[in-house]
Amino acid sequence: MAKFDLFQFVPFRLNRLAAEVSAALSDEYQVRYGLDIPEWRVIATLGFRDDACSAQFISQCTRTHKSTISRAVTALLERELIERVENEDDRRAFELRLSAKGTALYEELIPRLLHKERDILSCLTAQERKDFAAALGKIERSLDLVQTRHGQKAGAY
Amino acid sequence: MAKFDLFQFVPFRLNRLAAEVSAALSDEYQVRYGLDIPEWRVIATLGFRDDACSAQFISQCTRTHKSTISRAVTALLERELIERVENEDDRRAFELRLSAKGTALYEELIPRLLHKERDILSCLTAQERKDFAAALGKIERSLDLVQTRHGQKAGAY
DNA sequence: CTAAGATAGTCTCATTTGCAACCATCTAAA
DNA sequence: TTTAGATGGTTGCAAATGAGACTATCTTAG
Repeated sequence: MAKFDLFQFVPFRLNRLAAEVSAALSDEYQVRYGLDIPEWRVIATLGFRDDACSAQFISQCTRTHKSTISRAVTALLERELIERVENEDDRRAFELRLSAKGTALYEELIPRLLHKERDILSCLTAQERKDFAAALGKIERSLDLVQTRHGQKAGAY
Repeated sequence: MAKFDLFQFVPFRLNRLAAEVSAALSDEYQVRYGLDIPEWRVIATLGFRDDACSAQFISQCTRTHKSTISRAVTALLERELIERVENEDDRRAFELRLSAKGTALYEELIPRLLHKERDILSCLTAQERKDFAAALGKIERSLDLVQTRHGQKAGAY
């Protein structure tokens, strides 16, 4: 039988690495700002988009279950980090956007996270980083993992 | 402020990719063999090692909490997929190994998982795969993530 | 030898999260 | 228009998991 080495097995390595990297970042958003991962994802998505978007949209592009997003949205509303207005066209849906307070947090947090990311990737050369990102992109696309506009796939975001 | 793109942010991408890849594999060990992730990790570690090892060791090298491993071990013992014998030198510890039944399952499962892994990575060229694995290795080492023998780090496994 | 601290493993508890039922609203078709 | 099905979002519930207390055992210092 083919010799199997768990520690060479990419799915296992991805899991372990993702967990470790998340833990390394959580100091920034968890300890410092009291955000958990889903909350951070909501903030990040809203901060990145100029226009408001729905919970559904956040759920789809972050690949996070809608109930998890719903809970995160509720918590962020209570902390007044985001705002929610009814959608006139569809009264089931809401438009979400960062509040002034949320925007301030976002702009404070982002540089810290980018710095951490740079730290983590600093063991690679510039070319290696580029290749690594490209490989991630290829795998993502082949798994149909790249979300773009409201639930559709492919295309530049 | 530096423009931030969640979808270019490596920690986020790793999380999402790891989750997706795990889901893709779970059909094999979850649906087909009724193993959850921690159980599969125990099986994989025991199958890979020729000699018996402790729960502690499995916990350390898979980076899985000892209580999680403990539960997985209990479940696998009940299903008689693994065996446990007292360690003569240290009566707190147990030596774990695959049973005949467990070995059979292992040898059936491994080719399926390797096949899945190959599928997932088939979007990369051979060279890209090699570079990708090398980059993973560098990041793992820089995060001090490479476990080797009983709790020690570094060195070839 | 004894006591203090470390370590292996189990167990309880709290948290997190996915699933699925549910409500309200929208869309499409008869 | 009425009705069936789809969709956005919320919530109750159950499964999974990490933290940490706990027991038993081992190790080391005095």
